[in-house]
Amino acid sequence: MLGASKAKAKETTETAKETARATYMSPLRTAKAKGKKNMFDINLIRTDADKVAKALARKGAKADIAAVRELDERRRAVVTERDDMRNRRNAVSKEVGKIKSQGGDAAGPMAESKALGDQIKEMETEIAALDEQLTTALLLLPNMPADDVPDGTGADDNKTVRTWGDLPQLTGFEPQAHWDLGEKLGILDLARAAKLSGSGFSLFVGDGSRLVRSLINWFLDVQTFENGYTEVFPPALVNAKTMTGTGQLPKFEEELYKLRDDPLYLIPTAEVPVTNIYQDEILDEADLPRLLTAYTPCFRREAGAAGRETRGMIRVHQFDKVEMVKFTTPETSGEEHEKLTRNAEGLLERLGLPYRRLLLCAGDMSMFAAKCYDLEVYAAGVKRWLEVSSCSNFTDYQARRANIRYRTKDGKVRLVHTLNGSGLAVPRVFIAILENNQQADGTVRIPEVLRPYMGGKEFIGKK
RNA sequence: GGAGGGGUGGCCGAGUGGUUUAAGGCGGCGGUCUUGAAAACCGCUUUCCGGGUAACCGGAACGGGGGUUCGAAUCCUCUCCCCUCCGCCA
Repeated sequence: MLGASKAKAKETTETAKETARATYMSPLRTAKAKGKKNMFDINLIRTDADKVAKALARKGAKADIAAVRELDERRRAVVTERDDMRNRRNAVSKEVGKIKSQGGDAAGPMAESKALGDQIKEMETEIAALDEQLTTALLLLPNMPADDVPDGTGADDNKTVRTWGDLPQLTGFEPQAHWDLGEKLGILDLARAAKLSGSGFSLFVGDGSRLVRSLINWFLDVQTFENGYTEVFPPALVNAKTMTGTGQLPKFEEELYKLRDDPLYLIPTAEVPVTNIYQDEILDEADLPRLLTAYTPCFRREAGAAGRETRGMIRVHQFDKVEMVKFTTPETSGEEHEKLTRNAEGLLERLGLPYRRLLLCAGDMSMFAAKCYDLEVYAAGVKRWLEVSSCSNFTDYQARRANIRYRTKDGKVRLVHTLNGSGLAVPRVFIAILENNQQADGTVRIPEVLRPYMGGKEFIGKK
């Protein structure tokens, strides 16, 4: 009796453990995902092609929606016919089995089944070709801009929706650019970086290196301890499927560094591996919103920007960044987008860096975003506004491509919304700190929040 | 890098060519019983594509691709991932 109940109790405990683990692990279960056209919402094209065409036109995309519709209709017709034939073949094959098990002659139905099989194979070849065309067409369609995104074709049409801080008053001396300051202080060695790798790379030295590390650590500490994000540390090399999930492939391959001997790419941002963590999975609504943050190095060929901003560290091929990523329900993504943007702004405010928030116009947004705010910080040496964060709501665009869904409380399966934003990109923040906090004697005042990370130092360059 | 073993539903686990429309168990949901609960018993339990206002109907999926066959979870082939051992290595 005692033994039995003990055994039972143990069993219950084991079961409870299993259940607990299953619940904890549930976001990591992989759903079956194959052969689907999860690129652009084909249903929207079927039901409201005009709306789609107008929205995409706002983004300046040349998209032949009519051609997509035609492909889709042909595909559906062939699929229906193929399924009917499979249905018949299944019945005939079953008949063959029945006849044979009774020792009869099944030559007739076998021949019919064979003929059906040949026709099915033909149709499948056609379907595969149609699928490929449709997939390619859909993968190249951009996301639709949200309704509150202004019209426009370029940076001039973006709207400044917020500014914070006063531009630094550097009186009595001519403010230097970071490349001069950094070199004189011995914390930035761009010449040797060029020797190692070419132009567009950086070499931080001493307090410069420590400042980079401090920024990364402080960003992560704020995101995790104060803003509720869970820190992850993902791979910097990912495969083509992952790059396709967030949208970098197939359209922007020339922007990516690709390995020669393995089918892998260097990530241009942590957004890629972090968003794809839940690729092909179904999350629970109770786990949303899911907030992740990650530090990674970022690698960009900047092929389209060759020759631009070649001086200094404004545009480089490799840089460090802390990224925020959110997975939300469709109902909350708008509100989470505002919060995420505020998370990034909070960092700039505490660093004392003046910034402005731009609402990007439809034509200036990235291909995948539905709505995007850029945060630009003012740098007194180069006398320019530098983009340090881009906070985007991708609605269900990436979720569809990466097949990231969630189960609602009443059991329905829907696509999540994904969002992300830098929090923050290191080099341009580094630039702004150097240029804005420079003193007449060439030293640089370290923002108070970073001092605990800088060994308590108040200035870079003071003995 | 070499050798071997393995990948089946939310989980565990049967299944080596045709009543598998994937056994059985666990978990979960609903119900019966009960003052309530537990137990017991009964039922349900995935995702995708196509059709339909819907109920529902048809098709697909046993890591992935290709093949053999009238018919494939099952046979062949390539590939990915996991485990064990050996080698190498931060």
